[in-house]
Amino acid sequence: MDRRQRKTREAIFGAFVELLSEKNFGQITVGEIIERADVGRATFYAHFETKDYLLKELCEELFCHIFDSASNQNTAHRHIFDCNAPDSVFLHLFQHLKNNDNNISRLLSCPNNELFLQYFKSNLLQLIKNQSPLFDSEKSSRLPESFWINHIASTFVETVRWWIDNGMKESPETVTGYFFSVV
Amino acid sequence: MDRRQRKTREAIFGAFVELLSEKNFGQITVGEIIERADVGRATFYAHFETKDYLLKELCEELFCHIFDSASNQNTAHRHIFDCNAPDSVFLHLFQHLKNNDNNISRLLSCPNNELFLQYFKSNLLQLIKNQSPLFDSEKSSRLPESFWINHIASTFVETVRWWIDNGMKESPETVTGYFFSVV
DNA sequence: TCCATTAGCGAACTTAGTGTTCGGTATATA
DNA sequence: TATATACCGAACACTAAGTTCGCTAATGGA
Repeated sequence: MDRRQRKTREAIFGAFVELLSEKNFGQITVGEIIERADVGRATFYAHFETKDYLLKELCEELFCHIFDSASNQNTAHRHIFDCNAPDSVFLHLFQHLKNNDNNISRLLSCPNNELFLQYFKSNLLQLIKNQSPLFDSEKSSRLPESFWINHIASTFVETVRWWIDNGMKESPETVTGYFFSVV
Repeated sequence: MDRRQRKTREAIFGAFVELLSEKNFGQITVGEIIERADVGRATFYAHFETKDYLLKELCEELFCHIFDSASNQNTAHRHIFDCNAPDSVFLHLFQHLKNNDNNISRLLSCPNNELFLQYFKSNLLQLIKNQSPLFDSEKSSRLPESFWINHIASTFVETVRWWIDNGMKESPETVTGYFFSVV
C-alpha cells in the first residue's frame, strides 16, 4: 500500500475516533472528519464510499483480532460458554471495552449506533452458531436454535450497553458473571 | 380541537403509516409525507416539530392503551410475570403486534428503528420497575436490580425483533412461551 | 348571521450536508 | 529519471430540513 494512502487512511481514522469521543456517530459529518484529518473531500471519498463504510472498516480494525482468535479457539475444543475460562471471548470483549482504546465504548453506548451494533451482533451470531453444537442445556433443547442463538448475542450486546450506560463501574470479570447468570 | 386540525393530523398519520408499510422510517422524508397527506409543508411543521416527534406521537397513540391497562393491573396484585395469565402484558403485546394494525411491526423490524425501540423499551422498563418487588427469584436476588430489569426489557424487545425478522410464524402464545423460558 | 380568530396554503428561501468532477501538483515506486 | 497515481482545492449538482410571509378560507362563539 502506498505510503500516502496509508497516511491518509490513518489520519481519517484518527480524526473519526477523536470526533467519536466528543459526539455520536450520527452527529458527525464528513466535513468535520476531513477538516480534522486535514485531507480533501475528494480524498475521503476515494478511501471510503460513505461514512457508514468508514465506521464498518474501523470496527473491523478494532475487533477482528478478537473474533478471529475466538474462531481459532474452536479447534481447541474449549468453547466460549465456559465462563471460567480466562480466555472466554466474552470476558475478552468486556476487557477490551474497558480499556476503551480508541473510544470504542462511545460506539456502543449512545443512540444512533445501530450500524455498529449490527456489526458486533452479526459477528457474535456467527461465533455462537459455530459453537452451538458444543452447547446443550435443558434450555437450548426446548427452543429453536435461531431463537436461542439470537438471544445470547442480543443479551451480550444489551449487557454491554447497560454496563457502559451505567459508567462501567463493575470489573470485566463481574459483568461477565452477570452475563453468564442470565443466558 | 379544531376540526381542521384533527383532519390534518389524521391525514399526516395516515400518510406516515402508509409509507411505513413501504419503507423504513429513516428512508421516509417529510416531503413524501406531506405529498401523500396532501398538506402544506408549513402545516406539517405546525403540527410536529420534527419527523422524530411524529413517530413518537404515533407510538403513543398505538401503544399507550396497552401500557396504561398494564399499569392498572398492578393494583390487582396479578403481576406481569405470570406467564399463564391470559392477560399477561407480554402476551398482549405479542398479540397486538401480530394483528399489525397500522403496520406497527415495520417499526420494530428494520434497522434505523432506534427511536421506536427506545420508546418501547422505556415503557417496559417503567412497567417492570413497578412490578419488580413482586418478583423475586434465585436469579434476581443475585443481580443488581437495574441490570435485571434492563435484561428483561431488552430480551422482550429482542424477542420481538427476532420474531418479526423470521416472519412471525409462531403464534403469540408460542413466542410468549419462548420469552418466558429465557428470562 | 356576522365577525374575529386561526388553520392552512404555497411558494420562495436559507441552511446544511452529501457525493462528484476536474485540472494541476507533489510524491512514490520501478 | 520517468511514469503512474494519490492528493489538493474549489466549484458544482443535488437532496432534504426547516422557516417565512402574505393570502385565503374554514371555524366557532356572540
